[in-house]
Amino acid sequence: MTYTIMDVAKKANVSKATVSRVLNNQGGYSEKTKKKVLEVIQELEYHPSAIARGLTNKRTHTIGVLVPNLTSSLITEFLNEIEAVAHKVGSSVIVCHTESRGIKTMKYLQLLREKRIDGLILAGTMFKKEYYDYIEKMGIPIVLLSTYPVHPVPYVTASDYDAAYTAAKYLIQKGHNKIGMISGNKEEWIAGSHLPRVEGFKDALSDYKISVNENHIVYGSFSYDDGMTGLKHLIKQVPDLTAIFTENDTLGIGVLSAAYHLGIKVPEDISVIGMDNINLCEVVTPPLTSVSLSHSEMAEKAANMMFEMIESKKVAKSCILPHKIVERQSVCSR
Amino acid sequence: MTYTIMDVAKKANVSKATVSRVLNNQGGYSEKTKKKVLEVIQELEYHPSAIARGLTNKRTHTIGVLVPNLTSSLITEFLNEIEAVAHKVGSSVIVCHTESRGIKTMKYLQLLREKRIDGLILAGTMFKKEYYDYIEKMGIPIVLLSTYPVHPVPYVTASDYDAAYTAAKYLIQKGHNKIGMISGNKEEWIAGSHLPRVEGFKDALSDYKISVNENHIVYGSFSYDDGMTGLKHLIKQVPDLTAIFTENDTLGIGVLSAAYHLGIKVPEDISVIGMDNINLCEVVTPPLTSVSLSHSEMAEKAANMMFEMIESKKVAKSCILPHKIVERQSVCSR
DNA sequence: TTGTACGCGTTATCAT
DNA sequence: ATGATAACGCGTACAA
Repeated sequence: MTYTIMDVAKKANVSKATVSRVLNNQGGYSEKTKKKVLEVIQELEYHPSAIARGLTNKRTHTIGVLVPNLTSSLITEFLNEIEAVAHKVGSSVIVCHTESRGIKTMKYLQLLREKRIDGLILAGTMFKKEYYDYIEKMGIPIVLLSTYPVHPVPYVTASDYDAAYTAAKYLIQKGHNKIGMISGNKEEWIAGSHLPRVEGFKDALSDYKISVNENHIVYGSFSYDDGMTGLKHLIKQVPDLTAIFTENDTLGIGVLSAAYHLGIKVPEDISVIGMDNINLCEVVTPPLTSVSLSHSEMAEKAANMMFEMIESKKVAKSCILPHKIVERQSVCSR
Repeated sequence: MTYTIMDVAKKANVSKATVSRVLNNQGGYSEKTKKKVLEVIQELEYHPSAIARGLTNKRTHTIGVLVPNLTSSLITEFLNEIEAVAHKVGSSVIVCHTESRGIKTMKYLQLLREKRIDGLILAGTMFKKEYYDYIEKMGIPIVLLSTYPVHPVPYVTASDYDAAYTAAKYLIQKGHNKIGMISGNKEEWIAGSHLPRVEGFKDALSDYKISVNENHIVYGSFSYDDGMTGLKHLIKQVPDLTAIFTENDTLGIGVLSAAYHLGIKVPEDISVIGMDNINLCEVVTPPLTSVSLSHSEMAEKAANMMFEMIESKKVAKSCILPHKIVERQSVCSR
């Protein structure tokens, strides 16, 4: 049995208005009635309905988080942080797995709109105009997390360009000059869109007068397998290759695995540096050197921004977080 | 601007009842008015409020999923499947990260109760009496996913006991007779509760007349680190050890990593078999042999059970899914 | 086929 | 300090 505020009111011999006041600590009642009301609440195990409350309040204390997958440790790291912040402020999060598919994303946006969520975080997704327009109409705050801000909304991210530049520069300074890259943005590459990590990589190489052309770059998706096939393609295309920068750690770990099977020694034969610094880096053999983009801080920051925006109804200021190289044992000097 | 059903009704020159009927395909209106209403809905971009609807319907089309963490690939696999099923039936899922802490769990249960969720899935959590009692009172369907059913509610799981037995038997049949185990249930072990995987392991060994005592088993938590320290302890306690069964793959991967650092060859010096068959098994070096518990099937099944229960208002029948060994390269014969 | 009126469980605004 | 009452947005039994 689930009781209503009216049940409590009757049993406590007060009006439901008074019960509501006690419930929300609004004052305007005697200590005695407060005590009585609380007693009855205890006795009846009364639990106010967030649904009814949401109807009048126009606040559901629920946010949506759109993610392209639920298996990458990067995304789950995001989810982890966002959930923590949300729970701290008494909100809950609805996970929306878009599978990077526009249709499913739009369907989710519609669902979230009907559910009257307070705000929305887009994590690691492509931010299509279609989404932007729709969210604009929803009239709720949105924050982009590690998502390229092609439309004017608050975001928190790292500079992919800078981080890739740093990674390439690191390899160069270790004495490498035949360097390949494995990128994960096949579709976007085909679509000819802007690929910051690829750009950063290329620019670093040309800034240091090292030859680089499209042969040095392999485009795939983001999985281990792509890392594995990526390595095979790369050593074919660039025979005297000594180092590889992979767009993310998953690809890098795939490279490690393929190298093992091919009898290629890392880092003696080929050095590998990844990006994102996921937990796994420490565990694989050899431990993977990686560029850390402080993802957990990003996610926490994004979540906090979200709730500030909900609270204040002002748009927050975007920010770009720093990155740093975490040295392990997959890179050596030449 | 967000319109209400009344706005639509006025603009279409009908009553809101009619709009509601059209909205829910209930029939009882002319084609002409249907068309008119749909036009206005389009024009106004009207989106019905799931909140208001939930108030009368007593259905929120939202379920809660309680998980002990968000980083293990096992749990995110669960989440992945559950989300997929939920989305298919038009529901959304609220993720509740309990951190295995009773207080946070209870707080979440209260939150979910106020949000009037339709049902609850407990995944990979310990199912305390406190939770059971509370959920009982909530009066909503619950399904246990890979959670030991210490209280009478529907569940779907694998037989941990059998799977552990199979793993140990596999090692024995490969000729091993000095076998250790690394368990992850430190607290539960201390609490003296039932540990099916440990039991299965022990029973297999004694059934095959192989000596086993508490020295052969190391208890820790579920992290890589525990796997690493576990190996160190084990080789100290059982000097002529030739094989290890780890309660899950994460621990197994930790063992692999520690072995690498200690100069122990896997599988030549020590064979390792894990459990859960997570994706990583294929990627680590050497690829980890593991007992697959068909987790994704479990999660899908659990989710389907959940929505059937919500629909039918009957309790579903529990089920235990089969397991199988996935052979890779971390175990060799003696 | 369509409309009226009430209920769902809260909060907020007046009164008292 | 407390109560009555009107929203909030939707579904629905009942009436027309």
